[in-house]
Amino acid sequence: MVNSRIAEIFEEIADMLELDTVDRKFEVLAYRKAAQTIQDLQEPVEDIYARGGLEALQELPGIGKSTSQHIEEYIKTGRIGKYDELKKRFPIDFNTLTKIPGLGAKKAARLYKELKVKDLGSLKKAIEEHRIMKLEGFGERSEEVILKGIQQYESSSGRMLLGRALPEAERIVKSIKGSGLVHEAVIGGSTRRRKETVGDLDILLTSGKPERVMDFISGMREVESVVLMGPTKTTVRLKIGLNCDVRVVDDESFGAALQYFTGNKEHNVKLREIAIGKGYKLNEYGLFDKKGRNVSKDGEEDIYKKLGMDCMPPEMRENRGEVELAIKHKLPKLIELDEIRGDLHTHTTASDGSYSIMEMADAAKKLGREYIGISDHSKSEYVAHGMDDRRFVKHLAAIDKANDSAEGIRILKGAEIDILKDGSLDLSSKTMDMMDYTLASIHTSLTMPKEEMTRRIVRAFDSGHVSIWAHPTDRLINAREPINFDFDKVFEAAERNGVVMEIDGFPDRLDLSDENIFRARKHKLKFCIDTDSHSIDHLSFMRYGIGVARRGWLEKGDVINTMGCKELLSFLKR
DNA sequence: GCCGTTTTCGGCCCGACTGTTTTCAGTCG
Repeated sequence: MVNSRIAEIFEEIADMLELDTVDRKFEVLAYRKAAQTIQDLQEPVEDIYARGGLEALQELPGIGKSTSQHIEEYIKTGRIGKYDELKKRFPIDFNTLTKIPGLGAKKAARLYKELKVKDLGSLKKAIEEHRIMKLEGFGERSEEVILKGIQQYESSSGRMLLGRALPEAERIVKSIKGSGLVHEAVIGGSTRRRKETVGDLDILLTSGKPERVMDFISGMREVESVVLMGPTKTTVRLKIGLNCDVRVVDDESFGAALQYFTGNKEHNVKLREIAIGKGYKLNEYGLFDKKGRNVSKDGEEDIYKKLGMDCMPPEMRENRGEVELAIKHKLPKLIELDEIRGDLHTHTTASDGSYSIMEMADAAKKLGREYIGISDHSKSEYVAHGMDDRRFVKHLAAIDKANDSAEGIRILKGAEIDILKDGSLDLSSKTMDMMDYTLASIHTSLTMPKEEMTRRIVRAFDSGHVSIWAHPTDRLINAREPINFDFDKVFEAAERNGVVMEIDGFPDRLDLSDENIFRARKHKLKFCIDTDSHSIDHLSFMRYGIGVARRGWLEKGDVINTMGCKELLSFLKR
């Protein structure tokens, strides 16, 4: 994608500016911020440029006159002159080299100047031949560190799914608490913000015996090796292939530290600027007045309060306008897990699930759900044993029968129906009319061109038979790109036909994503948070769906499965 | 290079750990 390439180029420009003899650190900072903005964008920059030209680009945070012109140049010519110029002086693969822990732009440049190291291959060779340790300022240890960094770089596959990282973080916290050496132990960072993927784990502790705590941690069975260890900060490499940063602070710094370690970075920078404006200094140890007194020792909420705003949930802290709302005391009241009353996307042995209708219903009841919708696949999903109309009629009768004997939970009749290539649905109207609701989703021909895909989806919605659009973009995190369609046209069609947007809580999907929820919210659309369970164990994925929904600022009223069963059924009948 | 509740000029968040050194630069989050 063009966005990633432009972000890479901006990062490299920043790396190369850092090598200038004059101090250009703020320019460097500006390029890094611009890179981050472009990288995080859900929409291709070409589309933004096509829509509103340079002006539209400059509305993006951190994108100004120069960077917008660079983007324009790249879109028009595929090159950026400034980058090419700099690159002539430093023909170094910064993108790879600076990803190696312990190696930054300056060291990379020295290795190039003195040893002609310009990429991963030549770096490895220089280490093998022990040429690096002979350089001034480098030593034997430097070589070891870089070598270890290379191994880590090559073995890590990037960011880990929240669905894998969160349970690991919870296990670690539990075991640290069990040591009896700490007062508090909590998860911070992007895990606490419920970001869909996690780059490392952050764990915050308070303790009177920091050294002993650090010792305990380095010896935990989840830990593979110790990356660095100090009295207040330790980083360990976990066996699951993730780094874990552990920080220890005093009890009275806990609130400030939790605020700081939750982030994100931009949110924190904004807070610190506000603190300065009010004559304070904010760091991870507290909020300090001019005389250096910590004026906020009552937890995280108190920091926000002292800065003149309400405290927002961690999921909102992304500098997407939440600080401005908090100052105006207009934060939304985000949806909570315990407000969810049912799950409408589950599979059974009738198609590709592992448990029977009754087993799924019982498991859902144990989680406190009041209803569960069974939504097995339609016939086009051969590999998932999808059902044709005849089998579906029998299956629906089986759900009725299960419902008669079920106690304390209502079982609803649904289906996950394929939206075929031409936009028609994979079951007859007659069969669909026998159901309480339908999910429609795309499983084939995922790479259709945008126009065609848009027509396909709009046609399906206009059939009037779609209650919920399941895992709308079909992306698989770290594995499959989303399908390409015109969001506005599709959301308009959904609005017209009362189609509900699913937030699929399956950890690989988390679809719609938080960014796309923001886009959908501009239309009058409702959402449904589901688990896409194929097993009773998957039913607890609801918390990941809730995390995404909260990151998209959704409230209870936006989400249909917060309704009681009766209300929901009449909503779905419209 | 970007940006604006004090600003269109003059600021720009703050601190920990490491290696190789004698006081700090580089890197990281």
